[in-house]
Amino acid sequence: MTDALDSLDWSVIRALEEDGRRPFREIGRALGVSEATIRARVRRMQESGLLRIVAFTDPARVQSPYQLALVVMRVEPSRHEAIVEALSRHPEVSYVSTVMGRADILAEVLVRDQKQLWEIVSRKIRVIEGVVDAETMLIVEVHKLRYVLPNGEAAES
Amino acid sequence: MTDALDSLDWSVIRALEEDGRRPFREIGRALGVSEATIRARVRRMQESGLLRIVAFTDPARVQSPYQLALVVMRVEPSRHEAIVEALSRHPEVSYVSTVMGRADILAEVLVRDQKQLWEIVSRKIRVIEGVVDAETMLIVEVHKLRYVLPNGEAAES
DNA sequence: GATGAAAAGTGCGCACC
DNA sequence: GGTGCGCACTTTTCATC
Repeated sequence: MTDALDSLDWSVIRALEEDGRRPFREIGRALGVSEATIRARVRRMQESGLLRIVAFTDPARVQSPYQLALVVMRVEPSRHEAIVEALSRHPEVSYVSTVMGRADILAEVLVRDQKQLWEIVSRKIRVIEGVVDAETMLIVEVHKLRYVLPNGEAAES
Repeated sequence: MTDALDSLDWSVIRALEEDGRRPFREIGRALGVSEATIRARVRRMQESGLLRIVAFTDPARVQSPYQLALVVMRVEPSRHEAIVEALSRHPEVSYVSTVMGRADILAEVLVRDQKQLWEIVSRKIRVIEGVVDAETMLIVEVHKLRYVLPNGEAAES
């Protein structure tokens, strides 16, 4: 399913990385192809899940106060998948990944305050069956965050 | 500069979280206001840096092979800011945050393969002056990733 | 700030290559 | 896959409230 991207695809991606609402016609003009071609490329990439065009907000400006935390977890291997699913179901959990190293699973939690953080971590996460250990780090400030890939120019905040 | 967002702003954000290219006119119709109002709201939020509408790609589909890793770092307090800056300058470093807990700084690295990962971690990160300890976890799979806030419905992948 | 109206520009489907 | 065309719709500007 990983169709190879040609240079036109990459050019389109880079254009939309800068401005997700840039008109297809304008992109086509800049790249010397028709608008229908741009539209078809974008649709194909979107349908394959490769490309997404969405709005997102800056937590620091939108929600105040707010609290981000990373929960570093050790789990029983046999319960790994079930725990991933349980974590993912929580709306307060904004990120879940499987890792190798000191931990087995990483989970990021986004909540209003430390009281809610405690409730989520202690009453929702640590009680999941198979969770051996869960260590929390408070995220004080996010300095760099890139939403795109090294191949293209990065959109950072 | 953190202008309070009213319910109309939130409705607009939620609409654009689902589809960043949804016509303002359509959003206006759905919310019972004029299209010009929607555009004015979006422009204001974009100019303040609160809202961004961009395309992003799924690393797993776009770059193969690729390797993500989280580097959990202890640093000398007096060198904290300098280290954050040094990390942020590297294009392979996709995320940098200051945390409280077991670690002082978290850094995510996005590279092609494990050889490049080793080069970045050992030759670029661990050698930065003031880095006391750096522990690497290989990110095997990202199960959940939300780019937006708890207030609205989440856009997940 | 919000609105409606006119002009310019865009998205979309389609027939064709 | 790519393209050009036609039409409906959207964006943009601006005068108005």
